Amino acid sequence: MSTTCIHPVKKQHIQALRDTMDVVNGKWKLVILATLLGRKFRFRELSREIGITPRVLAKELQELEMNRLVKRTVCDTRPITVEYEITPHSQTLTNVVDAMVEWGLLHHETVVGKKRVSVPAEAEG
Amino acid sequence: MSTTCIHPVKKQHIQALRDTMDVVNGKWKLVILATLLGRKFRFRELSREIGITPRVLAKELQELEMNRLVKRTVCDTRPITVEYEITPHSQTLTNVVDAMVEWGLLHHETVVGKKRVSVPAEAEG
DNA sequence: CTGTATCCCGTAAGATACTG
DNA sequence: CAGTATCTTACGGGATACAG
Repeated sequence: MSTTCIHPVKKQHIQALRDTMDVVNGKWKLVILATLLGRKFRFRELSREIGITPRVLAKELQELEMNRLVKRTVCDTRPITVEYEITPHSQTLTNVVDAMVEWGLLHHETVVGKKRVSVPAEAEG
Repeated sequence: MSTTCIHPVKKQHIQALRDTMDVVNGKWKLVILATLLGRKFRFRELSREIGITPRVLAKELQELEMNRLVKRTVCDTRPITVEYEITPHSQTLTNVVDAMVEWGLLHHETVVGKKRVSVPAEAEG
């Protein structure tokens, strides 16, 4: 199998790639979105789930909301709670998330070591 | 169409996602790989192509090489030149790159504005 | 040409405490 | 609980010059 020249990569595609990276930059946005793909979360709950400080989470969520990637809903409870969930538009990102998840698993086998593929099947909702 | 709970997202998947992001972090690695998907490049050539300084490019390429994502070949020319190309393993990243390219184009329409989709079809190899 | 060595800066992001 | 205000630090990454 040849290892070169599979894809016609155009300048325009590179730009689109940059656009995407600009939207999901940093170490948190995709993790947040992937988590919200499972279910909606409240602020504090989300903070604990993924281990991110409130300050950073607030900033990330604001940026995601600006890009229509999360929906923020204030619940009239006491005290007030806020729910965050994905949007129809963010669902179009599932391809990206899926691809990165799959590749992460594959890469683990390929580079990190052929030996440790079996993950202990940790607790899953 | 419901907007929630499409995907079963497991902790293990989130970890895989983080692994991938760890490998392709920063603003350059995916751009480099996407560029190399088109054809092999020499160092300086690649530097100019994507507008990255030598210092940063060298660092990125080294990290990519460590992860078996690029192959470095020293050519016995005068002066010496070095070629960089993708590897079989980096080709498994095409799904990620493709997904991000597609989403970048889609996002452009959805958020940036319904009006400006037509890119002037700039010069393409 | 292929890198490396310095220098420099903005910013992502953590710790912590506080307000509504 | 939801978020903000400070403070601080680490690091990504650019500019430039230099070395092999």
